[in-house]
Amino acid sequence: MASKDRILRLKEETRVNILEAALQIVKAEGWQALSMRKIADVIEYTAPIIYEYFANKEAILLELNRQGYLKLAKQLQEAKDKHTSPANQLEEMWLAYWNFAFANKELYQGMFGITTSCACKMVNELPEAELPWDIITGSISELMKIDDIESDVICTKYYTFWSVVHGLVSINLLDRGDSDKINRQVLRDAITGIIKSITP
Amino acid sequence: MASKDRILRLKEETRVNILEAALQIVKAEGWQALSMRKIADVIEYTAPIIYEYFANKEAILLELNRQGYLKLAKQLQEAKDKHTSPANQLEEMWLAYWNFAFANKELYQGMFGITTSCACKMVNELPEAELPWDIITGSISELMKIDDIESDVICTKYYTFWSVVHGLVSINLLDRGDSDKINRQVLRDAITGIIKSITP
DNA sequence: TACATTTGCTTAACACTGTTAAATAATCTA
DNA sequence: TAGATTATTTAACAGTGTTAAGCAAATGTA
Repeated sequence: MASKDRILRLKEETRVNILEAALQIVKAEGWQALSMRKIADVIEYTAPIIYEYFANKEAILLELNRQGYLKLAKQLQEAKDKHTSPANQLEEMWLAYWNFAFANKELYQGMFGITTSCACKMVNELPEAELPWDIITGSISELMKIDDIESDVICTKYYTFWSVVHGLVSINLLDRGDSDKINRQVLRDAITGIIKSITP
Repeated sequence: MASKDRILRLKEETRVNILEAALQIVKAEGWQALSMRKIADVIEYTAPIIYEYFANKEAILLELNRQGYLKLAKQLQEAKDKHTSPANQLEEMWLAYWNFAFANKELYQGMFGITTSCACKMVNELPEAELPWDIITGSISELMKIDDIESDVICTKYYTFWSVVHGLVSINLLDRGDSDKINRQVLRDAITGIIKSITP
C-alpha cells in the first residue's frame, strides 16, 4: 500500500534527477553537448530508462523550457509586487527579466533560441562580421559629430539601434506570420525615435 | 599548362556547389537537418570528398555565415548610398537590415544564432510561455488605461519593450564580457524612454 | 609504348548520436 | 517457494561527423 507511494516518490525523484542532470550538463558543456547517454551516466542508469520518464530528448528540452518560463514568471511577479504604480512595475519587471537572463543563461538560450554554436567563434574567426558595424557607425558618428568611431558613446548608440532591430527581427523570425505591417511600423517608430534622440 | 587552370576552375566550382547545396538543404529542412552525407548526395559525390574542400562541417557553416555578412554589408552600403544625410542613411540602413533578415531568414539565423529547434513548437506546446506576457501586459494596460489586454496597441507596446530587452540580452549573451555596466545603462534608458512614451 | 606516380574518388571503419526491442535481473504476489 | 510483474540492461538499427585504406583512372617519365 504505502510502498506504492514510496515507489511513486522514487520515480518522481529520478524524473527530477534527469532534468537536473540535463541542466547540469548543459551548464557545463552547452546545449549541443547534451546527450541521452550523458544524462544516463550522471544519474547512474543506462540510456533507455530515460524513455520511461520522457517520450524523447525533445520532451526533456521542452520541460526544461517550461520550468524556465515558470521561474521567469515568478521573478516577474515578485518584481511587479514591489510597486503599485504601473510605470515603476514595468521598469522593475524588465530589470528582473534582464537579471533572469544572465542568472540563467543556458535556460534563457533554450527558451528564446540563441545558439552559441558558431556565433561565439565568429567574432574571432570572421572579420567580415564587423563590416555592418563599420558601415553603420560611420553614419552615427557623422550624425553625432564625433570623429572617433570606436568611442563609447557611438558604441552604445550602435548597440541600442541593433538591439531594437535585432530584437524585433528575432521575435518575428520565431513566430512568423504576425502581421508584418504592424511590426514594420514599430520598427520605423523605434528607429526614428533613436535617430531623433541622438540628433544634436 | 592550361589544363591546370581548367582543373582549378572545376575544383572551385564544386566548392561553390558544396556551399550552394548546403544552403539549399538548410532552406528546405532547416539547420539541424544539414549533414555531410546529404550535401554529398546533392552534389553527387560521397561524403569524404567534402573534406578536400572544407576542414569540417563547422568550416562550411562559417563560410556560409561569412557570405551572409558580405551580402548584408553590401545591402547596407547600397542603402547608405541612397542618401547623404546621416539621419536618412541610418533609417534606410536599418530598414535594409530588416529586409535582409527576412529575405535571408536561414542565413540570418545562422549569423546571429536563432534556433528554431524547439522555439517554434513552444508557442503551441508550452502554455507557460505566455505567463510573462500576461504579467507584463497587465501593467502596460493599466498605465495606458486600456482595459482590453489583447488590444493591438498593448500588443505592439509589449513587443517594443521585449524587442529592446531581448535584443540587448541576446547580444550580450553572445559576446559576453563587454562591460555590463554600460549595457545596463542602455537598458535602463531604453525602458524609461518607452515608459515615458506610453504614459498619458 | 611500358612503367611509375600522382590524383580523384569510394568503401570501410570508428566513435558517437537518438531510439527501440529483446533479454535478463529483481521484486512482488499468491 | 513458484509464478507473474516490474525494473534495468544489453544489443541492435539507422543516423551523425570524420579518418584511413584501397582502388581505378589519369598523368608524367623512360
